[in-house]
Amino acid sequence: MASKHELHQKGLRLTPQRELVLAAVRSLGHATPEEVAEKVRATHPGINLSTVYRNLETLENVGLVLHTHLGHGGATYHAAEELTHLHLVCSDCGQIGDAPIEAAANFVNTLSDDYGFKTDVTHFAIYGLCAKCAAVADSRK
Amino acid sequence: MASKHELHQKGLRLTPQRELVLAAVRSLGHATPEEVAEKVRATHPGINLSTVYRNLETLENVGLVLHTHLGHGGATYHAAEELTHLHLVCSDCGQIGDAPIEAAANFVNTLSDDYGFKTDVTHFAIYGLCAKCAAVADSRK
DNA sequence: TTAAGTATTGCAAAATACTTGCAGGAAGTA
DNA sequence: TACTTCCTGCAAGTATTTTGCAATACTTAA
Repeated sequence: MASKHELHQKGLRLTPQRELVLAAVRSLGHATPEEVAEKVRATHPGINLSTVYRNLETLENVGLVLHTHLGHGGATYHAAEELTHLHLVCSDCGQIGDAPIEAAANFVNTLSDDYGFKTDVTHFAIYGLCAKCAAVADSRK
Repeated sequence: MASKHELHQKGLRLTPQRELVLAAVRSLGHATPEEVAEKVRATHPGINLSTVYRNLETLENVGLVLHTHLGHGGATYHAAEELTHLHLVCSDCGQIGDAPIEAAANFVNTLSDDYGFKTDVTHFAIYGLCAKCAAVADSRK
């Protein structure tokens, strides 16, 4: 039945909290569990942080969301269908830029051909200096 | 004076704890703060964990050690002179493989040319499936 | 060699980020 | 409607890292 809710299709119960968590992840682009909770609380103030954590994990298990490591400790979550870019994290200003996955295609092929390693380039951030900060650093030399 | 201890050259006091932390990082290759503490305690049982954390930070500030994010939350520390390889972390078995930095040279150049982004490829792990786990995954299809 | 100044250490408590046990309540099923 | 099981909220717990503070050890200079 095509009208079945996507959460039902995955074998999950459809609860307001779960729908809100998924909607929050989709609208935020990328977000920490704390940010997701904040977003959800805008419309459902009582939601518990542990419910957010549990739902993020559940939604990840069924493939609706994914997480990426952008730095420090915490993971950030994305809607699965939106994870189509690399994250360029600036070590100076902290800005998170995007680049298409294709920019890494050769790199991925090299690792596959030479080491048999099948890379998921979106799972970790690409770390370095953004153009702006690199320019500032250059001008100080 | 060429005989000055490397820690003195960096403007740091030479304490047994500090030397031991640096030596531990160098001998371990890559290690979490906890592992460094364990190693140091082999010869200096009383050392405090917070001393390890503070020294890792201090040594990083002066450029003698660096940290890398290999997954989950914790950072792992390397001697600065040893950080000459990529870390290929397997999402299945957790194994940490190495690849020379040169394997990423094209990728780094692409990001630099197209986005002005100056990448430090060693700071985050490269995530994916190692050859062994990829083979197992393939055979299950 | 000693004294003074200050970086560094150990300890305990605190902060952060995330996880877990449990009992009540809600969603799905017949 | 009644039943079963999943999910939620709450509170407590865990793991990891940080911080304040007093005591101690390293350096420099006399």
